[in-house]
Amino acid sequence: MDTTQRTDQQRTADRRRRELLEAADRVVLRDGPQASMNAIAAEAGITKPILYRHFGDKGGLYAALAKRHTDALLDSLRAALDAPAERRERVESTLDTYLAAIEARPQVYRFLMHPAEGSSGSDQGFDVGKHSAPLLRRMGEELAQVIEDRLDLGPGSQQLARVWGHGIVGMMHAAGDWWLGERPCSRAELVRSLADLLWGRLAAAGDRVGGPGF
Amino acid sequence: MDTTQRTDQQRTADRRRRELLEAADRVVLRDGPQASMNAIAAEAGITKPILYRHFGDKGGLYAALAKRHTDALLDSLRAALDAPAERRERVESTLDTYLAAIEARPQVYRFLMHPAEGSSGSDQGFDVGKHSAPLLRRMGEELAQVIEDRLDLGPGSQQLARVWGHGIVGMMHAAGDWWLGERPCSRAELVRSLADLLWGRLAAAGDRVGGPGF
DNA sequence: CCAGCGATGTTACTAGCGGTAACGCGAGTG
DNA sequence: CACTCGCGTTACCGCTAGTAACATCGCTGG
Repeated sequence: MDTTQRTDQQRTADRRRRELLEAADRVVLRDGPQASMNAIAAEAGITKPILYRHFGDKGGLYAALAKRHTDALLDSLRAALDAPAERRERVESTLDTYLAAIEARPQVYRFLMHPAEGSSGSDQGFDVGKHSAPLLRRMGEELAQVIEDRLDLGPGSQQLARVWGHGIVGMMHAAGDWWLGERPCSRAELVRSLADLLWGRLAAAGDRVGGPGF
Repeated sequence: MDTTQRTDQQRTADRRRRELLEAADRVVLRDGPQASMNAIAAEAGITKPILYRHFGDKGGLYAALAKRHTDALLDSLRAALDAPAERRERVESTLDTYLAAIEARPQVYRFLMHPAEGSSGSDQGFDVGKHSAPLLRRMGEELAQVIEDRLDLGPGSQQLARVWGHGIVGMMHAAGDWWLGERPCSRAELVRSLADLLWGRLAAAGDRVGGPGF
């Protein structure tokens, strides 16, 4: 019947959608997370209502846009995480992959982490965490899965793995954010320091009791 | 001359300022981080221009407001961090203090973490990290200081301490954010799991090679 | 051949935001 | 009495997200 028709329409619609997303990408890359719908529409050579017809509202566009980058980054991370190597090497490689990504395109990274938390002010309850980057959540969950699959953690392993997944991702994120702003050392050094932290050097370090002047 | 007069004026101005901040506090507690200047002015029983005369712009008000809470939270954390106890106990106590704080007042916590990154769109360069919570930065720096003062980390200790400070704070933050949203376990369990992570259980865990079905 | 319909696109608008200019007003001072 | 000065207001600007209403093209059916 009209299935061929509909698929045709859908195909062109999808192409438009992809074009719009690419335009939005360019604008975000240029203007950062506060890119306006007007600017995106202008970049795409059209006007606002079309954007709204395609994506519903700003949150929809941002979600679609974020999904692409998030998926791409997660693919890279999975590759590093699943490599056939020693655990420490895998961890360092994963950290380095993430840091290299945020170093290469900080604007995109900023957008992913702070996707214009607007949404709708209706639900102002205890929804802490809805915003603040679905990317972090997804990375945390994926890492948790890998940890649980690969490591033998004894009883309560699932819960422990999830805590660790989110915790490690947060560590990586915060350290990366700070490092990107101050650049106090090379990427390799940062990776090494973080891996050292995860490897328990904090607990193993000796107390400093006889410090000079103290 | 007019010194006494000016101090008098300054005193009343400071009182007004405090009143306004308390009103803003109430609104933020009710509406979350997207509290509008109009709403805050209305809560204080005045109108917008007065707010602007006192705080310059929205960023100024938010900064003043954030400073109060940040200082308060940092004081609690310092107390837990500097307690005369075993290192593990201190770490757990600090984690618990932080988590208890965000659990008690999630709206305030959200405000501190995402202080309406607007500012002015002028400087759209590579300023990643300017936003995204000065609170996290301050906590990271303070923790770094404590780590460096208390622990003997050998050469490169300062840099290592800073990486760890920011990394641990990020771990705590992300895990807390996730936990607050899903409540998958008790606070005490979360604290224990995070401390275990910092104590190197990740590195010490055995590989899971003979899993059932795999 | 032409009526109609649906998708694509436009202009023009609303509501609300941050921020500001211009004015009103009461208190103290020469 | 006039004059200034700080507190407070109303009324506005420019911007944003989001929408309603209108125009237009291409395609299908009688």
